[in-house]
Amino acid sequence: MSLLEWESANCYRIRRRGKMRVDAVVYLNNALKRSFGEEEALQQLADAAALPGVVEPVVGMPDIHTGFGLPIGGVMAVDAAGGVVSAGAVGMDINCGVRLLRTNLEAGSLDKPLLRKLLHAIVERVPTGVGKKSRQAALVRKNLPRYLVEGVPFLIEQGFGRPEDLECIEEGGAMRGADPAAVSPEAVERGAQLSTIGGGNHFIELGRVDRVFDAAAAAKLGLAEGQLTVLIHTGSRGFGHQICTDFSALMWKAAARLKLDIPTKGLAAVPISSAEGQRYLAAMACAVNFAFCNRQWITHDVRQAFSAVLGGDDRSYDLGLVYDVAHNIAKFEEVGGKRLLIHRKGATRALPPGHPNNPPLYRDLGHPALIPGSMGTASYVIVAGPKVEQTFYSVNHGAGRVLSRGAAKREIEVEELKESLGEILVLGRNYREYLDEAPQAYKDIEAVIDTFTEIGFTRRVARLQPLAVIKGQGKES
DNA sequence: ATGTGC
Repeated sequence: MSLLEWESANCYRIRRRGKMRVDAVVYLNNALKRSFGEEEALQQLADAAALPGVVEPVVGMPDIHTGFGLPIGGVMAVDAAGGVVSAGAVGMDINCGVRLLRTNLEAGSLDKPLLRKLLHAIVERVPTGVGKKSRQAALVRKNLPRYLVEGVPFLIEQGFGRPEDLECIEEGGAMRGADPAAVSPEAVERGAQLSTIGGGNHFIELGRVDRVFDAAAAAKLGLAEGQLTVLIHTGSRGFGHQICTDFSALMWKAAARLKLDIPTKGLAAVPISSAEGQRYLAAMACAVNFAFCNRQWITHDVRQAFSAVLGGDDRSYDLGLVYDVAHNIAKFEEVGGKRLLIHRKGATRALPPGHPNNPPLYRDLGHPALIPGSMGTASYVIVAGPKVEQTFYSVNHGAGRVLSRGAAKREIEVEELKESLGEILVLGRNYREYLDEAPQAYKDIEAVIDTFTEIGFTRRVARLQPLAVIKGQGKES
């Protein structure tokens, strides 16, 4: 029997029981609710609701699925003064996020051979796949402490981007409080992975704006129907992974020492005010800045790839930044007059119009949230309205898995994957490597987007249809 | 997600 009780349109409640200190809620529209099978993820929300200092409610996004500790598609806000911080509630890929570039090109003006050339030019510059290091590993190692502390402004100073990029990155591309001394030598070693996309669901995608839903908002974002776009999805690579691993173990021990009642290892947590908590936040900020720098470096490589293939210079095709937003991060924010530490794991911040934390350029509109679908389906650009305060200014981060990676590899055939990709160009060695990323392994992005649209939390702005995709190589199984 | 699992 499900823990979910109907609360209001597209909203279900998990009522406080057992060790839960507060209720949890989950947002699902009727289509998603009918086929919902994520009972384990619901239990993870309930577990999170038992942590000290947690603030009502723990929130599940429409793309929720089981993760390590907090489910992916989970939001856990805690009191900034008396609450705990949990590495597992941010996730392994700290500041995994999405960045969207616009171009001044009509997607229809590029034929398939030209798209293929662009993909090759990009992949020549951007290493893909698990464990891959930067092509400029020596430079990365030399400057790593400055990337970690100063973030994208430093990278741009070094020639990897344009000053105006900064206004279109969450946090201006530099989270404060980063301290490299909080980062283990093992993590520093893996820092050489800066400027690479990685594997799994990470990608670089050339797409086409196939539909504009809100002309005024799209115009503000510089998006128009038929336009070629570039979408980049990656995070902090092995660097952030190592930090999560290190601190999750450290927090578990510290919590035992402090006699905190923590429900599961994945939710290992310590008081924000503790030495361990402060150290995690300082290390996490390093990984946040690492990931912002990663997407910035890749942007630079993409710009160079375009001019290498099409001629002209770095600015000939615009390739300006629409926005860059994280979906695995913990941040201090004020909601409803209370200062909170909001853990978002597989959840995208979406600030409403007029919110002071929007960048000036998007103050009146509210910054866009970028929601990728799967490798064969559309992605969305959306903006939030005032009601999104109920989710601590958070929306979903993607379509959400419906099959685990293992199940997808067992159950989906290569031919089915190929068929669902249709005309989309995919650069990679072997389709077998992407079975766990097949569209069939994901929920219907339309139903996921509908969930918040139907109840007025968000508005669709534009839909991006994939044309050509670079995926990080995975493992055949 | 990940130099990929107890």
